[in-house]
Amino acid sequence: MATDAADLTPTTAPNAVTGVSDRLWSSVLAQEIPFLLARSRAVTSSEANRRLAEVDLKVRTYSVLSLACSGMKPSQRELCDFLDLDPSQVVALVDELQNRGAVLREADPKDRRSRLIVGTPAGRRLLRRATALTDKATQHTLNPLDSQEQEVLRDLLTRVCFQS
Amino acid sequence: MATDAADLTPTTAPNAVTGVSDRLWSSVLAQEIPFLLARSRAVTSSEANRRLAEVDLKVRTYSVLSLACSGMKPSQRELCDFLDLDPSQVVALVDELQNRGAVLREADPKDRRSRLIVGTPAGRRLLRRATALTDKATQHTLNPLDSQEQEVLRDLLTRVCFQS
DNA sequence: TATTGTTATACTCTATAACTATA
DNA sequence: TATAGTTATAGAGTATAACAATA
Repeated sequence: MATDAADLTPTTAPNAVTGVSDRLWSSVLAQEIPFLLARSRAVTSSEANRRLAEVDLKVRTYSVLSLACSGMKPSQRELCDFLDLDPSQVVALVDELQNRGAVLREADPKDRRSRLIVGTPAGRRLLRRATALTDKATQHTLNPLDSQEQEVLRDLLTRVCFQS
Repeated sequence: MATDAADLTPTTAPNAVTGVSDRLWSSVLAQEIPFLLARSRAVTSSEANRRLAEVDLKVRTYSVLSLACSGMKPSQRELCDFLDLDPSQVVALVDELQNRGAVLREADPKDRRSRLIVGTPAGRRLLRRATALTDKATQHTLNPLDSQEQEVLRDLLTRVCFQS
């Protein structure tokens, strides 16, 4: 399935579904939930990436920034586990945000190996701008669903993600 | 967000959520639908890839094979549009399946530029085995939802994907 | 002039292994 | 002996451009 790569998908046709190949939506593949999840994810993340370009962020850096500014002081290891990323990737993402002055690596008083990632005031300002952009992206891609349906979707997905 | 890469995630902890970083599930990021979509997609596609390895397929090749065997005779261009892939990627995927004798490129009587992708008998046999595997994967990852909830999820995702 | 499929190339993302400093 | 973070490197995935054949 497609990924973040399709950042340049035009807003007017975010899923590139319009046109000659609509007929394939009647295939059995199109009824399979894993396929629909992959497609929905591609649509939402490419739209979000497209908008986040305005503040020079992507969904991955946005996610790290959001957690850094949450007040929860996650360690890099926690970011790895929660975002399902390799340690080396988290190093790169945190480096990038730190170079921009958006986050800091704090010492962990309980474990000198560990680094706690926290947002700076500038990072929180950046996050506010970014959140406004991702909100708009979400509003756009989830437009077919009313707010109650969005709540249902959120609940169902949370339970799929957060299983034992 | 994470991707197919985590194919080796153990079955007993498909989302790697268990453990020390559960606390981050109370963050605002974890409430955002785009994040949940990305996470759900990572869980389902890595589980599917893990199982499809038994027949030496991945979700991408499985998708092409499924459409090829649908009887709908999609052109490569249609596969590009529908799967949101670059033409060059579809060439590679079809090449791989053709080398395995699973699909054929047929001439399009209406357009000599176009190649129609159709499954061979061997391809249909392969698809049957693959579908049994992906069904098991889906059953596993969607286990938290009952069948009615799965129907609701399918409907909501379809509407997100299939907007204007 | 535009489109389908193809090839070649570069770039991004991801996985793996090795290393350090701590535990 | 195991873990957190780091670095380096290779691989997979993806985007871009150019081309031939056809429309």
